[in-house]
Amino acid sequence: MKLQVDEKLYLKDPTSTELGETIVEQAILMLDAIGYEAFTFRKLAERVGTTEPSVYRYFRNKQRLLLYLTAWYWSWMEYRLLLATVNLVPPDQRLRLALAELTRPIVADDALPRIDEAALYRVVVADSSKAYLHRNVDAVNRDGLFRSYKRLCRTVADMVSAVNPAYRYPLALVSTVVESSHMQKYFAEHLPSLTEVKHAQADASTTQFLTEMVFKAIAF
Amino acid sequence: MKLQVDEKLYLKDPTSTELGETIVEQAILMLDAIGYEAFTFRKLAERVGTTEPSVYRYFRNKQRLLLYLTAWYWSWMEYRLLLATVNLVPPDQRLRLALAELTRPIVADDALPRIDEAALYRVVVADSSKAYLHRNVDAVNRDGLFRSYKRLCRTVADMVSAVNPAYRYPLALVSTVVESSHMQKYFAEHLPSLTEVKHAQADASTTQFLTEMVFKAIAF
DNA sequence: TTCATTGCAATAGTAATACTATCATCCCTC
DNA sequence: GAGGGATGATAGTATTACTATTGCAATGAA
Repeated sequence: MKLQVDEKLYLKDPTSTELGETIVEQAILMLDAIGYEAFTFRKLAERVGTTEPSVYRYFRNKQRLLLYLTAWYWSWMEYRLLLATVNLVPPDQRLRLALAELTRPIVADDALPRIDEAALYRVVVADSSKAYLHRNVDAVNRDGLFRSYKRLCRTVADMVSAVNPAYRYPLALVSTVVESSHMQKYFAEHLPSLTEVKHAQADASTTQFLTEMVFKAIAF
Repeated sequence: MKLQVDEKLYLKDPTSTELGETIVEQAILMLDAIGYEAFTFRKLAERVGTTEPSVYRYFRNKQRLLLYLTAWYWSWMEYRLLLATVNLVPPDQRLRLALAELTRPIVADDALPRIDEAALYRVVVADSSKAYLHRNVDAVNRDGLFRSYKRLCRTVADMVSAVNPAYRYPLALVSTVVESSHMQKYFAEHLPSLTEVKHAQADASTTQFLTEMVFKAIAF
């Protein structure tokens, strides 16, 4: 299995060479280990056993690398989400399943052996917002680099509209849910006085909190 | 009027000297103008007409300066929120007003002539999450530097509980609303396909979307 | 009047970061 | 065995995020 990501996310397709695959694989582990701020291409190169310029040959800079990883993540999420809800007709059940998938995302995928999905998920939770909370959002957006995120939100928003076509804020609700699911898990771990979600059962209670919120919000 | 902020947020109280006040005043304008990533103490010093070491005498680093500004903002918000809801007995009306205050925050305060509140608000929207989405969250939290944010959330969560004591996620709901209100405005401006909120009327429709969401979520 | 304190400026310097340029080498393919 | 893509090696630049030290001027107390 191979996921499509926009060509503009990289200078040279990392899936086209062994070194490229290793760079992505190790970048995930390293971002998870030390965080986006401390992460540098020099350290990554050292870890991979290559040189800084070689890493730069694949990615223009670390923001682009982060964008690549998050775009990949959202594409993978949408794929899983569609897989989970295909063949399911009742709109409310489809939505319920989609929300469960969205808010309970740490599952390893054996079809993708080089990607540590759990680590990538933690990176997405902690750092994905840094990809757009940046002065160059508009330029990055013009290049279409948020397309997979938008597509995912639209897919789920359409499920919301299928349940209640009269609801006026499907996209706002979905983007709120996606970001909140990250936030609640982050808060549960680091700032527990900001949420009732408990670190130990963060996944289950986040899903419950947000599913309940969505269905009440769009109830007739 | 003067707002209290935790002493650990600064090395030397910026309100104690003219230079300190100017540093804070100009830091807000500069962060608003060029963003957190491009912002440096050297540039700030240049703008203020002082030197880098002089800025460092007030703030340990730029994260601490950001923390100082956001803590100040949350304290100011809580003050306004309490002012707006005092003398108001019906719990649901109190909550409604509090949400309106939380999600429609760009109002200048003449009692604070050196602070450009609108600029500070834009900084909070774009950058406040960077103060906690950082590897040192736990250390920063141990120092109590998120206290004003937590206090604000608790205050509003208590209003939620006053309306419906049985609701299980008041804190999670409030933190979701606070962060979402920023996000929706940011998306409305930069990633409009992620929300129905329109840039032109971002404040009004964000308030409407979130108020409706909260009241439905906590309805009996 | 003196003396100490504070408030601030000035200068200098370090380690790290975020890149870029150039050139050699290796391996595969035609 | 020539050419080309992939990588490695080396080197270098501008900027950032700090820190150290020194000195001077204004203020206020003894």
